[in-house]
Amino acid sequence: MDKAFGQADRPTAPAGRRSSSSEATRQRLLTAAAELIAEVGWGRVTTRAVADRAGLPHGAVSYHFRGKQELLGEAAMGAFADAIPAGDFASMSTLADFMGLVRTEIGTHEAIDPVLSRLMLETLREAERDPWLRDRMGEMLQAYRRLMVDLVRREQDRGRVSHDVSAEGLAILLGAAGDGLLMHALLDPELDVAAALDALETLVVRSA
Amino acid sequence: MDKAFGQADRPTAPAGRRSSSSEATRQRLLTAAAELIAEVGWGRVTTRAVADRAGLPHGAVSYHFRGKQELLGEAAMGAFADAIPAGDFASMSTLADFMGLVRTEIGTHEAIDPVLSRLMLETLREAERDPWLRDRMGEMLQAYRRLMVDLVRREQDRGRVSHDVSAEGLAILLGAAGDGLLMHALLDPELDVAAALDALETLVVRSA
Amino acid sequence: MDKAFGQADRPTAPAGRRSSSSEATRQRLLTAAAELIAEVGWGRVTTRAVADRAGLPHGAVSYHFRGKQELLGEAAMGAFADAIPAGDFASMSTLADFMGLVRTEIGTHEAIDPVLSRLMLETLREAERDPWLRDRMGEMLQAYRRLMVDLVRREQDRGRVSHDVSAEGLAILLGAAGDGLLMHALLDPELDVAAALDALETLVVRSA
Amino acid sequence: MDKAFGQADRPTAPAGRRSSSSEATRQRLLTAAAELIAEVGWGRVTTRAVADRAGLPHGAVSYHFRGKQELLGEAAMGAFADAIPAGDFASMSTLADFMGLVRTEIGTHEAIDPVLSRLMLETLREAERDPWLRDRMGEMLQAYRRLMVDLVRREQDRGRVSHDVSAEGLAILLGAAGDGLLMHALLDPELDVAAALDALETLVVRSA
DNA sequence: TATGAATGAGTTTTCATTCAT
DNA sequence: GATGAATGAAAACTCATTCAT
Repeated sequence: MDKAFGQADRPTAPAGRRSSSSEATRQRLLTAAAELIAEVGWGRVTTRAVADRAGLPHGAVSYHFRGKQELLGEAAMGAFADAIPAGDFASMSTLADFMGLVRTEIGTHEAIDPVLSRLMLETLREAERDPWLRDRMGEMLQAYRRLMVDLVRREQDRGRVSHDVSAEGLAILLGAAGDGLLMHALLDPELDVAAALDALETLVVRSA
Repeated sequence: MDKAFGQADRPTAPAGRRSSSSEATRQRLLTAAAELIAEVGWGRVTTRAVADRAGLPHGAVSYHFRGKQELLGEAAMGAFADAIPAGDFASMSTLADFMGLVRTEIGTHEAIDPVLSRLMLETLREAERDPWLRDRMGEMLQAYRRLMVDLVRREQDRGRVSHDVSAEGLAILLGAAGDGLLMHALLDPELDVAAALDALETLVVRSA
Repeated sequence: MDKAFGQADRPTAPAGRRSSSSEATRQRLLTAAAELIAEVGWGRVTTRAVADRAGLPHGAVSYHFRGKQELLGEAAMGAFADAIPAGDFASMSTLADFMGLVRTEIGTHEAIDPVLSRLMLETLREAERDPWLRDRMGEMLQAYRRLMVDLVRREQDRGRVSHDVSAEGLAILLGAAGDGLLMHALLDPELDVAAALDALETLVVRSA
Repeated sequence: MDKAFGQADRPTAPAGRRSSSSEATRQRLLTAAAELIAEVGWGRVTTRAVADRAGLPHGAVSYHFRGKQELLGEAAMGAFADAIPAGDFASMSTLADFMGLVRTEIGTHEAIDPVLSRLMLETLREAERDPWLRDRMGEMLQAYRRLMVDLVRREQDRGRVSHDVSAEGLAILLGAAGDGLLMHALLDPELDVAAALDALETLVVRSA
């Protein structure tokens, strides 16, 4: 099964200059793919469904991408790349921002971005089996963690977070707690995420 | 694929008295299925692969189970049911126990149970799309959370955890952080889980 | 192209005891495949066409064979294995027999066996690119050549063939000339094969 | 595939005056096509592979040729037309020349022309199914045979070949033996072609 | 009770050809 | 003249499920 699966490199298509019309077609496929990963799960996405949703003939998929795994991989990573500068956690500069971000994402995630949360969790799982994806996700998570470390350090310097905890450890914890809450909340919409975040804030942010 | 997917009820097999040899065959299939879910992911498990791993004829699968989804569902839930009384988090009675549990699970998860961590994450994702599984997982997580609430309350009464945080919120947070750390650690074996847990302990457990 | 092509070994299916009904189904597919190779050429045979001709559903092909190349390979080698003991060149004991054999095969090949001649040529060409097939065909041709060497030696001992030619060389020549004539005759039905064989006989068989 | 297959006539492209740059492009495609037929076999050549090897855009193929079959057909026949005057068998004037030619072609075929031998065999097989190709190959083989007949007659007049064999028959035999040896030798590089040719020479050429 | 042969819907991928630019 | 994006038919292969034995 899946011989041609974890083949190390994934050249991500010629990547040379592409005509704008071709590029637009590619984008429609990528967007459709990202949506479908979020909706039905990575393993149940079919190339035909992607083409249908994009309003394109089926052959378009193989014309623009080397195969299904390349399409889905680029779709996921592209969606993350688009989301990050678009604001989301790029704008975090205080821990309160982080809390607010998670609160919003989870509490009303359907309103914000129907795609991104589920896409992230699906991709995290898939990445364990796809080396190319694992590398990309690894880099992304590391970048995110570095951002969190800086944020924690700033808060510690301001005296709002105790120096007793290591910034690195807390950054890892916050990132993991965020994704974990996301995952549990998606499964159980009744889950009192707010209470969990209140608890987290109480513990992390010094009242004084 | 998966026509009989979100079919509400799932009668969980004939359930009548089964001969012990039949029961043994069922068990071998369930064990094989649980292993494969963990290894290749829920969506890539095939009934043939399960039968092969169990060393049984292919027909045995449809003979003992209504279909693939029932087999996998029972396999996953059964594995969890086996694991819980087997010790794991049944024995938690202090927060330190919880910390120790997570530490062990993540730090040396391959040594403890190669199957359970991945199986849990796979099943959490799948459960969002399979009502029967969602209900079961929901119950399980709730039970787990109740256990955690009790644990937190005990620690608060002992004065080892501040009364400033709600026990419910902290329980949710701890559960989510555990799964989140598990997920991140599986993706990046270099991740400094210990630092994150140290941070968590520092924040939660009152030094005095 | 064709990564999974020249993969060295080809275990030719489990090969264990198969039920007689299964074996019959396999045989129908093999026969249909052999016919189609002869008719349309190795490269243009499709698994669907094979199944259709065998009067079986398309899935039968993948159920009974690992893939197209295994099906065609077994079909070809099986057809040769069936033909050899069936008489054809197994009964050769004099050079005149060989001449007669070639004469019959080529002159009226449609009447004798519509499949075998073309199948042989198609398989000879394909074998250059498929290691498993190459090995099998190599063995077969070698066996055939050994048979021819014995035959030539016998004729030399009887004084009907000159000792001036090496038996090995003549055996190779006769085999090659036979296949070459076959190939040319298939392309040009007007070709005077009889004249060529007369010439060969005159040269090889001592008049005295 | 190959709807327009046995369509009788094949107008061989516009044929009008072509610019020299266009002609050069055509030639590059033809050369690439001939190489690929020899390498992967007629049925596995794709138009894209031809364009890639020629270093030309994919559209160039349909621009310069009516379709794949026309491209491959012209490529093959063109390669033969180029090879013949280039020396090969144009220079034969004695039987020894013929022997020498076959010996060289087979013995060291990679060194002489990696393309031509395989291309010839591939085209001989394909020609049975493509009327246009069959006609062309028929003409070519006939011309070749006429040349051989003349050669044999000359040798007979010189007394080096017996008058007991018909020149026509021997010519057909020699041609077929040559192609047959080529085919067997390509499959089995160990084949003792020299011994076969020695035998042939001994039989055909009168020692005295 | 148990097996494994059979089936056919559905998946990914290939590719010659068409056609807009 | 040239190009390469687009298309859809057809290919091989997968696999859960059904069913005869």
